[in-house]
Order: sequence, then C-alpha cells, then structure tokens
Amino acid sequence: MKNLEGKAATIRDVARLSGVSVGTVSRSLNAPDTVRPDTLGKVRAAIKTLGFQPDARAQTMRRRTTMTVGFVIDDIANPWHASCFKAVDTEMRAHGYSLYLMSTNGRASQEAAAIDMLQHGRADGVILTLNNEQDSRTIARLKELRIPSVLLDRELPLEIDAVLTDHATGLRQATNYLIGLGHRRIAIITAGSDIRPGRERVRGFVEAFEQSGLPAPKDLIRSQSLSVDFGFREASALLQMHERPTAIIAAGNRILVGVLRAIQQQNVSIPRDLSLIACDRSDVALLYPGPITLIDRAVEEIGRTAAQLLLERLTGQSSRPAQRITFPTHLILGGSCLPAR
Amino acid sequence: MKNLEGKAATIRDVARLSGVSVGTVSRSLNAPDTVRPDTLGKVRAAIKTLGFQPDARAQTMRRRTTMTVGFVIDDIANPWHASCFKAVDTEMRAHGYSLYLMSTNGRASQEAAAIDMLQHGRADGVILTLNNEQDSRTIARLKELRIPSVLLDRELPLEIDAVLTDHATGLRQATNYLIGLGHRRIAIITAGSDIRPGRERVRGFVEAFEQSGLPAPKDLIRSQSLSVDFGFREASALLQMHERPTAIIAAGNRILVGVLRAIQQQNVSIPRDLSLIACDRSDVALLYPGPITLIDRAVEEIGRTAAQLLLERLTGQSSRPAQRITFPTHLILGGSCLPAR
DNA sequence: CACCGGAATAGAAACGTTTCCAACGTAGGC
DNA sequence: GCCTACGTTGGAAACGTTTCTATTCCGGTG
Repeated sequence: MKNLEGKAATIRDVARLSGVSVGTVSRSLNAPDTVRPDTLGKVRAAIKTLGFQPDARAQTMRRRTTMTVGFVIDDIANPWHASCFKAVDTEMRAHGYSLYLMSTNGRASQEAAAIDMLQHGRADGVILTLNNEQDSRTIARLKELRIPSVLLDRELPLEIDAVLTDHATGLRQATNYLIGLGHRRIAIITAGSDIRPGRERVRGFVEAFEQSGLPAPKDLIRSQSLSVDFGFREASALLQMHERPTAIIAAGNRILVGVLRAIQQQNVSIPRDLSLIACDRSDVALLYPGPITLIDRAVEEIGRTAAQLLLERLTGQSSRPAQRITFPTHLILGGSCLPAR
Repeated sequence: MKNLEGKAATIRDVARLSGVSVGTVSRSLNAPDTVRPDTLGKVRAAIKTLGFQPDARAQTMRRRTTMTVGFVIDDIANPWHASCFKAVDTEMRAHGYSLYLMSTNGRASQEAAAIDMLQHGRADGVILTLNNEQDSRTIARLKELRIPSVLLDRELPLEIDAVLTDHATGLRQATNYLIGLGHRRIAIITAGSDIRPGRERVRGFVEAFEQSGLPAPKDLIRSQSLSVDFGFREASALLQMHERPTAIIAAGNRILVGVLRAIQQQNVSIPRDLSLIACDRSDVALLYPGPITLIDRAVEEIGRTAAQLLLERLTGQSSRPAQRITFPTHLILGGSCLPAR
C-alpha cells in the first residue's frame, strides 16, 4: 500500500490517519499493553487501511541490530555443510534471525573478505568454519571482531565459542575395527594438520595402532586437504602402490567422492579387493552399491548447538567465557569392510 | 578502533579530527575526485588513525538500498540448488551484493514467510524457486512485491523475469534414446504438474512416444513430487509390477536417490535388469557404479543468468518488460542403459 | 473542591550517513 | 580591476524508526 505520494506508508502516515503521535504508533507495535485499547484500535485500523509495515532499514538503524547472522564456509555444495546450514538456519529463524551464506571456496582471502563484509553493522554475529587455522589475516580480523562468533570444528588461540567433534575417538574406533578384522596396511586420507579435523583424525588413527602394539603405517597417512581432487589423487596413488593397502579410511565426505572415483577407474571392487570406511553420511556414502561403513556424527545437533551458543550472546546479556562443546562420533557398520585375507 | 567514548568511530569523529565538515568526509569516501588533494590527504589520515569504517546500517538507511538479495529455495541440501546458489553468489558478490539463503523445506507457508521477510527494506531483490506455482498466498505476495525478482524454473502469470530449462526437449531426447534401444515399458518419475519441470518433462516424454507412433505407457507416468521419498516409493512400486518397466527415467536429482535406494533394496542390477536415466549431474549420478546416463544442463550458466537479470533491474534504470530465458539440456551417455531384451 | 498520583500520550532527539543548497574563494576574461 | 563561473566546502535536512522526557488527563482521596 502506498501513501499519497506513491511511496510506502510510514509510521508518520499512520500517526496522521489515526490522529495520534508517531511515538504512540511505535508503542502500539512494540508494546501494545502500554496503550489504551481504543487508541490501539484506531492505530491498528490505520495500519490496516494503509497496509503499513515498518521499514527494516530504519529499525536496524535505530535499534542497532540487523537480525542477521553470517554463515561462512568453504563450499555449500559439500552436503555436510548444507545439512549444518539447515540446522543453524532452522534454529536462528525460530528466533527471528536470517542468515547470510558466504562460500569462501577454500580461499583465505575470501574468508577475510567475508568477515570484513559482516562487520560494521551488516550482521549481529557469525558462525564460521575456517579453511586454515593459521592464516594471520583471518586471525587478526577475528581478534578485532566486534560481534560474537562461533567456530565450527576449528580451534584458535582466541576467546571464541566453538563446537567441535571428537574425531580422534572416531578414527581410533574405526581403525581398531579394521585392525580387528586383520588389516594392517590401512591408509587414511584426510585434511592437513592446519585444521583440527586433520590433526585429530591422524592422531586417532596413530593411537589405535599404538594401543594394539602395532607400528602405524606412516607411508599410508595422506593428510593434506578435504577436496575431491586430493581424495582422487591419493587414492589413485595408494591403489597403485607395490604393497597396496587393504583398507582405506576416506576421512572427509568430499574425499570419499574422489576415492570412489579412483576406485571406479581402477576397477577395484568394494569390499572384495579393498575395505573402505567413510566419514559423515551423504547420499554417496549411504548408496554406493551398498551402504559404506562410516564414522557418523549428529550434524543437526551440531548446527543447532552452534546456533544456540550464538543466540546466548546475541539475546542474552551473558558474557560468559568462551565455551567449547565437543560432540561424539558413532561408527555405523555398512557392507564396505571384510576381514583381511 | 574506537573514539573517546569507547564506541566505533563515526564520520563525525573523522570530520572533527581532520578539521573538515562531515559532508566533505562523505565525499572523500564516495567521490574522491570532487575533493582537493590536500583535503583528501587529511581526511584519509584521520580515517586511518581512527580506524573508521562507515556504518552499513546508516548507509542502508540513507541510500535506501541493502546490497542484499534473497535466494529462496526448497532445500539447500539438494546439490543442484547448492550449485545454482554458488553461481548466483559468485555473480552477485562480484557486484557487491550478499545473499540471504532461505530454505522453505517444501512448505508454501515458509515461502510466503520468506517473501514477507525480504520485503520492506530487508533486501533489494529476490531469486526464487517456488514449491508450487498455484499457491495463492505466494502469488498474491509476489504480485505486491516492490522489489525485483527472478524465478528459477518456474512459470507464473505475472510480469516476472524467469530463467527456464527446456525440459521437454531433454525428456523427448532421452525417451527417444530408450525407444531406440528397443524399450517400450519406460517409466518416468518426476515432479507434479503444479510446477513447470513436472509438466514439461511429462510432455516431452509423451511426445516422444507419439512421434514414434507408439502409445505412451500411461500407467508408468508417476508425476507428483521431487522428493527422495517419492522416488523411492514409486520405484519400489514400479519394480514390483507384474509387467515391470524395462527402463526408468528418474527426472529429478533427489528422486534419483530414492530410485537407487529402491533398486538397491530389491537387488536390481543396473543396467542388466533395468536401464536408468537421471536428470542433472550429482555425485551420485556420476559415481553410481559407473556414471548414469543423464539429462544435463548448465547450472552455473543458469545461476549466472538469473543473477544478471536481477542485476539489470537493480543497478540499471532499465524497466524493460519481463524476460524469459530458456536453457537447453544435453543428453550425456553413461553406462546405465542397455538395449531391451 | 482541590490536590495528587499514575497511566497514557505528544513531541523531540537520536541513530550515522548521504545529498542538497548556499556560500566562499580563486582564476580567468573583458 | 571587476564580474563571472567554476571548483570546493560547510551546514543542514533527510531517511523512518525508537525512546526519552515532559505533558496531559483521569479518577480517587483528603
């Protein structure tokens, strides 16, 4: 609806039409119990005939709050991230917030740019997964950040809330399971040591061997990146080794896609020729001719928790110390592993 | 950086420190060529020492523009949507815009809510894919919408830009291909007639039979929803029919997941027992023990085009009539089809 | 009947920027 | 040397809300 000049009606138009002051109209909207019923009626009638809706820009300006939160990730085409986003979105939306989604495509520069963008009144908070825990630009910006933030699966020497996963235990269990099946040449392909999941997964992997009194197969640890390409490249190389691994742990859901591509290309049969364990459920992991044994975790809960941590800072006056919440993993047996021959 | 009161520096602080007026500071930022070099120097020095950054809330208020666009879809966990989002995001970000991502989870009420949310100064434009082209609430809101919008793969009797796909031709080609392989009992599982892809795909499917002078197998047309569950349910039913189809076209990438689940459960072998054609590339379609023959389309280009259409309205003064741009499909042969026995 | 207290309201300031208009100074042309 | 024109600047209005303070109005009480 428009006023006489053809522009959207403002609170002033409502005030004029209902014969009250702008202050009263504002209170009618935001604190209706402080305004007399008959006045409220007049105001509401005017609002209805004018089709008035408060202007979000002006509210943001005056209230100093945008009701918007940034969600910064590598790549939304990663199904784990997509699920996580959904969980965060559901929780935040229930509290009136909307989400900016920013894909950084694995580039630290875009990460820094995203944080810059979100500052200075564009968002009230951020939830983010860094590509790299060492990038100085990003860390510097995070330290100066004037809005609350939550890290997803990352660890920084800063006072920032974080939601983590106990990857080490997950990998230890998975590796133990394979060792129990008689496997010794077990390979792991995962992220580099520059992010927590990479470090923790390798740690769990090595610990499992140590606890069994076996030497960890150092030549089969491929820890560098979570990308499809890295998974493909390393799996291809592993499968062509002289003393080929009898099992591969594809620790990362994009890595899994690359690994499966290599497996397909080299005509390897799962689980006959090779046992396989994946991380995180995805269409591919659940379907690949038979469900793949995988290290699962509760994405929805993780996302919801991150949102709740942020909401505590956003809505509450709570300025508690930074909190780290760690979620467990669960080994889900599929059909992709057989005893070693 | 903060001013004396511990709050972020404003343009006024900069003006005071550099000894010029706020107007001049503003022009130094937005039209530096209209301010004398020495003045510019003083202002820039002040900006640097104060660490001043303009407040986005105030800019939004004054400029009447948010540099934000809404992207409304069903489900970001759908890989096609995720890819499309990325393309749109890349293009929009290059022009300074950020994206609100709103998942509607297939509910028309959330669709309407999303549009409401985006109005009245929260976004400058919208790109959206509706769950249903008939929902009156959504249509009413779209008609009243005061910001430009672009529809993705949907058709409405409104003056709205749209980016479409020539699904009919794609389906015709795919169906012809199967007919050429000797298949007659060909099933199609796809969206309902309430959205364009559903209508067009069924149309192309039927036309292929007509052109070959064959009767279209009406009992094998399952047109209702794009969900995984629908794909699973219909594929399960089709596979248990007395006169089972010899080929299935899973026309929708979520449908494909459901179909593959049913195939797995009933121990059907592709392509030996059943030929299969999918729509849109996805990890699953490319990997499923061997790439599946699929009807492809250029997601990135589609997303980019949608973004460009919106940008024309956003930046330009162009108020051209609504435009519809249609993209072709391409049949990509995989290994999931064999001649009918 | 005057006064008091509380609830309801009017009015204005404030949020931080952009932009418009007027004023100023300087250089160039006559 | 004066007038004009232009480039540069200062100052103020404006964007549409929320919120604070002051005022009004009412009923009830002394």
